[in-house]
Amino acid sequence: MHEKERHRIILSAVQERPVVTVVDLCNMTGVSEATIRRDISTLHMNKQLRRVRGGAEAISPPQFVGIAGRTFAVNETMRSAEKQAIAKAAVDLCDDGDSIIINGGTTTLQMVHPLATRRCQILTNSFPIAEHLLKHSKNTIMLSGGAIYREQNIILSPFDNDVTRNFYARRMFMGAQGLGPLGLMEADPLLIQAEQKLIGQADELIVLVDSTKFQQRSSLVLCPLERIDTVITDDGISDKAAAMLEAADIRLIVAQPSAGQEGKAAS
Amino acid sequence: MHEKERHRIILSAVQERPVVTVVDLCNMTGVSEATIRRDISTLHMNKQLRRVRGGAEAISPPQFVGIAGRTFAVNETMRSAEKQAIAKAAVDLCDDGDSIIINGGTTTLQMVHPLATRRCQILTNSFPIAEHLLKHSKNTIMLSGGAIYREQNIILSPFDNDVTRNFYARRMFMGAQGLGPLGLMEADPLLIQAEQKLIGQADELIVLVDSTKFQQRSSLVLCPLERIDTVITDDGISDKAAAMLEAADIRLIVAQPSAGQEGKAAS
DNA sequence: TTGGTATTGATCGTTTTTGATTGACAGGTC
DNA sequence: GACCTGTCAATCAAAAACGATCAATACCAA
Repeated sequence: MHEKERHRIILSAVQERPVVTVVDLCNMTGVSEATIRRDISTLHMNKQLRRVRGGAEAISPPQFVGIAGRTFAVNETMRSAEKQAIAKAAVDLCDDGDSIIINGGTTTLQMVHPLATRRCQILTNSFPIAEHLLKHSKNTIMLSGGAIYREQNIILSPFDNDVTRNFYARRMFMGAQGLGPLGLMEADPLLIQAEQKLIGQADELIVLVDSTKFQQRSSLVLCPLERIDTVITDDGISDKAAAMLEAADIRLIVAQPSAGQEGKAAS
Repeated sequence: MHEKERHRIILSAVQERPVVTVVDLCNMTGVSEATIRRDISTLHMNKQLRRVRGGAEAISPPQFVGIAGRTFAVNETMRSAEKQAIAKAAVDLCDDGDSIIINGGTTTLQMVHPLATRRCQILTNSFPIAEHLLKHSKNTIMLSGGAIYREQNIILSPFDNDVTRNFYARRMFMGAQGLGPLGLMEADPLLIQAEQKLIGQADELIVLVDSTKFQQRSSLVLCPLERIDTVITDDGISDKAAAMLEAADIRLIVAQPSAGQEGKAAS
């Protein structure tokens, strides 16, 4: 068995279990303990895993997926003041008793805090959003079924006819990677799938994007501008972007980050 | 059992209950009290939990409200040693890579700790089970879609054709309110609905009931005895109940509450 | 082939971890 | 008060894991 082969086995094994012991790896590969130890040392130097007594563990344990997933957590802090203001403006659109859909994402996640005092019917595909609302609000929570993708923190089913097809809401809230003349852009194909399952289940599609997203471009177009009813963003939005939205007949709400929560509608 | 695995189980257990005793953790992990104490000390140093007399508690208390609803929490402490042993025996039936279904309930919830070190495909309708496994294990989690019922802590959809209809597993694990000649009994009609959606999606139906459940009678029959393949219970089971199971050709597994304490009576 | 190098497996002494034992201490019961 | 139970820290021996070393083997180029 070649060194590369062993390394691949070790890395694979380490991903699948919290820890793999040296003895386990010996049985898997059929080589001696000394060799496995050397391999682990090498991989540890290359930062491909972490060496622990008795074996090895993955470099990034599936730590706390909760309200802050891994890639989730990094995005979380970026422009959080703007995101909070945007999320608050979004919640201000809802009344008690409304049926709404909240697509998973770092911006929409911020909606959970202002939603804590509401009593709405909420359908979401985001595990953290459901978790938080369940614990800290009295809203009725509905969850789409399927596999939980840890990285994206969303729940997605490959099957078409689940609860999401039977739920109809007044409003759907979603974030996006970018927003340009071509429409809503997203980077992750998985998120596209999740979002497309929900779009069309609501009267009004409301997009939450901070103003930097108007410069972003991504490879995948989720839906054209015409599909969007309302955009909520912060006051960093350029005149050009605002004009683009106006041309597409999209209602624009600008949330003020620091001061009062009232957004002002653009003419 | 490796140190990291123990730590994972300890942290997992501590999340779910206000305090976990050293003896409990011994039963879960199968190691000595001294080792558990040393582990708790280490984790205490790392500020991953707080050490208290007799065991350990979570560093952040409010986590508890979510994983266990009100009625949930009361049931939780009752006969917990037996439930833990039963749950452990249930998990012992599973190998890494298996597809299993876990129906929500206080007994099946105990399965999350031994499952913390596994790598299975798990479909559940229980939010707490999904939440816990997501945070403390590397299992692949699939969730049934629908509304989250706070009281019962399960997710239930009124629509028939969701992800649960497309998932097929080797084993399904479920608890029950009672188990008698008529079959499996349940008190809550909602739970009946949830359970009946999942029954039939697995080769083997495994029922987890502590021995007191053989005396219980409830108003609603969930399914007849013939449908059950295996029953896991504790050593308090009566001869009569055991005979009933044997007559129905059901495999009976008796879990010993604690490993080395008093089990070997050598008659 | 030969020589050189890298890799592997085995051995041995050292270090770490574990389980069992002991005694001490606090709290409760009779 | 005596007695019991549960918890804990300290201790020690056994087991597991480790690092270093060295011989055997595989591989490669000349």
